[in-house]
Amino acid sequence: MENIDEEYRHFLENNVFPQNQELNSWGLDEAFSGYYDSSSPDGAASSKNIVSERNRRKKLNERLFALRAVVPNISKMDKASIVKDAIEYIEHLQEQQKNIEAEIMELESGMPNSINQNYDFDQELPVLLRSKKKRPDQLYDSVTSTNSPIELLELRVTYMGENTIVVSMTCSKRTDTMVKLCEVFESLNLKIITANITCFSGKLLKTVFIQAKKEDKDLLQIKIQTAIAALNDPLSPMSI
Amino acid sequence: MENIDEEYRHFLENNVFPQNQELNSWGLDEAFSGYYDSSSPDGAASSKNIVSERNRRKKLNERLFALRAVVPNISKMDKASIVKDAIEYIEHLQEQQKNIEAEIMELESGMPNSINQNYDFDQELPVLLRSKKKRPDQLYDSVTSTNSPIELLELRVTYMGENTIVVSMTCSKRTDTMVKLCEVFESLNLKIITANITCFSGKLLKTVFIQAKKEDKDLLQIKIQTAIAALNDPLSPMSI
DNA sequence: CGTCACACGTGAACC
DNA sequence: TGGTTCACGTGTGAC
Repeated sequence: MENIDEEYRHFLENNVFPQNQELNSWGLDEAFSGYYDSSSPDGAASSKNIVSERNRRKKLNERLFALRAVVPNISKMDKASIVKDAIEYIEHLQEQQKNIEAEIMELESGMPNSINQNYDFDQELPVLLRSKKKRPDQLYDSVTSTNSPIELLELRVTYMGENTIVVSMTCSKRTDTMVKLCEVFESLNLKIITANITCFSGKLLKTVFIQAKKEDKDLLQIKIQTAIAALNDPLSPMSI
Repeated sequence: MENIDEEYRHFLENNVFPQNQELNSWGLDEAFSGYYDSSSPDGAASSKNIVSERNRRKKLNERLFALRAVVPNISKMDKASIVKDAIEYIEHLQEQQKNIEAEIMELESGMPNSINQNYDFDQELPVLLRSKKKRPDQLYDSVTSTNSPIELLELRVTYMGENTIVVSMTCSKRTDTMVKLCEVFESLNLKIITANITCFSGKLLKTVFIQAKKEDKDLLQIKIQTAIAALNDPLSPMSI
């Protein structure tokens, strides 16, 4: 009774799951069909449970995959790490939102706090936010001090219709960030319709129009994130 | 909502810890009890793998539980649903943050500008991707650094007053042209105020605002041309 | 009765 | 070379 399962299992492993571990770590497998069991209701009493269970697993993996697509800073591809990064990112967003709201209050309350630009030789921090010195508990955006990694502040990938996907991303302006950003996109071999990089006040905004299909949106985002992460740190950071 | 207790009741029955603490579902057993089958006749068999696997599962469940804790509105207690709600929440936060940031910009610059409200109401997006399995043959291609020189079509360097020099240049769009162009400007160690690259219809237009004095204009232009020429052909000291 | 969601042990694959 | 991570099938309890 077991050898049937063994056969089927090896079939799945060898056919559906030959993937290399980078990019798309766990199987978005699909297209299992045709296998059918019509005998021995007691022995193969599963036969419906196992496919259901398989679907459940696949659904959770898809969701987890999509979760990773939404979180900009990903450290590792582990399931646990993905959830961990998502938690940190949510906390970071919540705190940042509070700060921003406080700042909006402050701005609205009427101080004509004009722009006092003092050009120092050092990195110019953006005029808005991030000047708050909170507790050092949240070390979200103080990533590992390799030479100068790309600090991805935002990444949006949206389908625009007409087989056009727009990638819009914001980074901190650091040395060689522009070069690295261009390298990332050059390495992906995309069909770039038009591209644009703008640098202002310590930030760097890049917009790329890419010819691609709608269903490639999430995969494209993952590719970009993976390329940036790989460029930032070829080794893998810590995990608990 | 009340069936939460019923939901995780069966987790507690297996995973130790008579915790009276509320809201601690999913067997967050901190108690380490490495007991397994003591009567296993097969000797080692797994013995270490199964406890490791158990820890891995526990860790993922903890993280998933923590993820649920930071997402305010959770519909169901399913693992998949938790991840789904987290994704929606993150997207919501991102969009909200973007709007708020735009508002801050608007408030700061003093220019009353219309807010483009973009209400995105995707109630259920299964985020399925790669429904078809394609042959990932040409994936993971190397960068193939094809050595294509920068074809400079135009270069204008003008002094704008206020110690600002504007560089505007046009090139043909080739592979790695963007990267090389960025590299050129990074290598010159200029005080770049703001920069912009736009790519359209086979051409590439770059505009850079540089903080420099009026008398540096010509020297700057020479430097840019020299750098491009040197990058195109490192051997010959190129003509202008 | 079936369905759903879960934890579990296990073999395999990758460092 | 283990240590990790994963998918898989199965048993179980709740609805």
